[in-house]
Amino acid sequence: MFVNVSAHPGSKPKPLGQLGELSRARVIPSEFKYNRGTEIFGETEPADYIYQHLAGDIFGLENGAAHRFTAEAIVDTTVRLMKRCSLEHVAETDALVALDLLNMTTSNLRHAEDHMLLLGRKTSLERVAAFLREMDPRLTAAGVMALPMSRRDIADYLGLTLETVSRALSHLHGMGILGFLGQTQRQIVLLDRVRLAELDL
Amino acid sequence: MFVNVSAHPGSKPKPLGQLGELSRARVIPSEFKYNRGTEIFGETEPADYIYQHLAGDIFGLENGAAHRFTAEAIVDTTVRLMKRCSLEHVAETDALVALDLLNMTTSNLRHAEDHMLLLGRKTSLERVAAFLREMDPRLTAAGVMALPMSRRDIADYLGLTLETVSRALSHLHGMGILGFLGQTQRQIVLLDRVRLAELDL
DNA sequence: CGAAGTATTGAGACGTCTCAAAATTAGTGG
DNA sequence: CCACTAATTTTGAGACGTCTCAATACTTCG
Repeated sequence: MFVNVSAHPGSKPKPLGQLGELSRARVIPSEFKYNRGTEIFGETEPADYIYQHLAGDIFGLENGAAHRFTAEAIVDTTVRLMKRCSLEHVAETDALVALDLLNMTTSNLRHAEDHMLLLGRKTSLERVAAFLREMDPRLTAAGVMALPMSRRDIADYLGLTLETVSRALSHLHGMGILGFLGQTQRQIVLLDRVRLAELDL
Repeated sequence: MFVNVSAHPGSKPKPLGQLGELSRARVIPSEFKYNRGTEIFGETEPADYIYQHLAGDIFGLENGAAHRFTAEAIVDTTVRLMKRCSLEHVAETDALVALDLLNMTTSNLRHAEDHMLLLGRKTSLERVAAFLREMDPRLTAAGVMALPMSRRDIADYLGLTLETVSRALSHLHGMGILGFLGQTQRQIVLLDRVRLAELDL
């Protein structure tokens, strides 16, 4: 999350993964900061590095030589990046590193499968509800959640238009499931987690 | 492909992968035949095995203990199945086996990412065109393609209804891109591959 | 405060879904 | 091989949901 991986401008962020102990690999993992809105890598660029969030999930790992999507930082974020060839070299000898990569990739696949279900069969309201539930870990103790993405980014992620996302949020507000801080809808207050959960069955 | 992996009845098949040399693993890979319509594994069942098509791609590999989808044989098919725990044991020591699993999983992820794009942004005509192009390897020398799945299965895969799939095929027929053998639309003749390709940009 | 970007809201167009009927195909037993 | 039935597919008409286009409101940042 917080990195937008898309075919063209703006699309689907990546899942959260478990903390991978890639540290076993003796590959110098450089930390790198990206500001909101900057491109981490571009479509068709050589896929020489793989990237890891602080949260632990990886992205940018390809079978082929080139990236197939563009990755853009949604918010200011720090990623670790490792040279792909060196990591592959380590993985060839250290099975635990390879297994670690496998687990993280399986986790990514799992998220993708869930997301396909969402894109194939859910209504706009259900999609937005599912999105908010995915954002749940970002909820502060006060019950306030600052949405990290613009309506457009959310819409791309959910396969909707930004207007439809906006309408869905307004609708959830009207249903008493959501509140807003101030008059804007950037800071969201979760009022009824139970009914929200019911929306994405 | 030819195995339907779904959350409930009927949904998305799996991608084609490269031939994985899992044979390195000294795990007895039993072959098993499934008839059209039979269930290979069920949702929430323990994920004790992983499965491999003759084509080479794997499915049923989970991080958790249970399967999250149902897999059903679309056509009569033979799969190799390996005990997960033994394979994991081998992968822990043999980095090349682990890398092989990683490559196949990355390939699955790649297909899933492409499919998300399709589900998120494409029209019914584009989806059906993309589906036919995915089926292209099944084309016989005579230019005839026997669709392996019912309209319902195609529809579930593409996030559409069976009626919409049927209409799209009729439409492609009307456009002169597709022909039919006999009066039915089970055996398809690809008349204009170029224009079909243009439809899924 | 003004300007640019972002979000909300409305109205109508468009595409897909739903429901229903008819046509075609597949399967079964005589 | 035929007749019959069940299953699948096609086609139609209308309902429904999302998109498109456009105007307004709000926020952010200079």
